[in-house]
Amino acid sequence: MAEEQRHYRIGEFAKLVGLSTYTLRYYEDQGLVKSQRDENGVRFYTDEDIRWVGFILHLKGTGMRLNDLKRYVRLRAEGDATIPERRAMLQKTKDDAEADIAELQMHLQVLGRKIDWYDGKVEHTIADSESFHDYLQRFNDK
Amino acid sequence: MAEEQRHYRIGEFAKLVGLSTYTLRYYEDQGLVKSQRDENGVRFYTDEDIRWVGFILHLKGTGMRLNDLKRYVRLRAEGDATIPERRAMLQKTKDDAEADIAELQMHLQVLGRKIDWYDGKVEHTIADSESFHDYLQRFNDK
DNA sequence: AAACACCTTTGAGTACACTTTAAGTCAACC
DNA sequence: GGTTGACTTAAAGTGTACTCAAAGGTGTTT
Repeated sequence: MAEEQRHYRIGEFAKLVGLSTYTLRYYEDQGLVKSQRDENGVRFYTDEDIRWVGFILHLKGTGMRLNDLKRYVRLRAEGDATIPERRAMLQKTKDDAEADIAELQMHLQVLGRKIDWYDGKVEHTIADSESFHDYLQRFNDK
Repeated sequence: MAEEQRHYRIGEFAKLVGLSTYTLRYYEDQGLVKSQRDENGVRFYTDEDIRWVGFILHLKGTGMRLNDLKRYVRLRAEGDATIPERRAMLQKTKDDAEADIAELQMHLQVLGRKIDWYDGKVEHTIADSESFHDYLQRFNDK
């Protein structure tokens, strides 16, 4: 039986989740995060909130926009009937992120070759006269 | 002997490189791209410009900011003496991008597990009562 | 009692990278 | 010879996601 009645005020909570107090209030305005209030109207958060913020940060980290995050939260509030829709959102986010990675790696390949080309120039293993464009062509030969 | 005297006006050039004419003029203001002018003062570009824009789009694609891109261009104009500095910029950009990919993949892993968890819920292979947090814990056991 | 952390609302400021508008010129097509 | 479309410039506007400031208040700690 986990007691789990630990309460965190916004300052402490902000440090725990790695966001600023500004951002936490902003997220609350936007409906992404909720908080409870003590008898003085001061916000407090629980361990469950830590996990929730952690999770939305994972979603954000994969490129999901705040607007989509809001939609996700709204769907979640509607219950299990929206699971297929939420699953689809996550799948799309995942697919998009994987496409981004693939593209990024293409760009990185060129960048890596440019670095190699610089090294070749400095070490004089690449003719001074050979342009990077010509150099790149070498890799395009079947 | 490549003649390579093909000239492109901004509209055509924009389509070739995949940028808007707005963006091309903006990049020119920012000193990232140059253009020549015909007798009427109308911009034109060459095949070399296509390659140059292609290259800066690779750099942008790896997350390099316009400000760094500007610095890179300035260094390039200073000649071969700045090659080590340019190489270092590219290396840092590459390292940063690779770190971003690694982080992204961490986030994606959680996202993938959430998708699996949804599937388990729908197929009733995961107890209705098991929270995603508890489910995630399974993967943290050595 | 001062310092501190929190509260409220509203609105402005920041950074980045475009994107569009406004007002006008110029050349080609029908 | 008029309309269309591409071009010019400088400047203002857009979207995203915060980030901070102002102004005034409450409660807890030193």
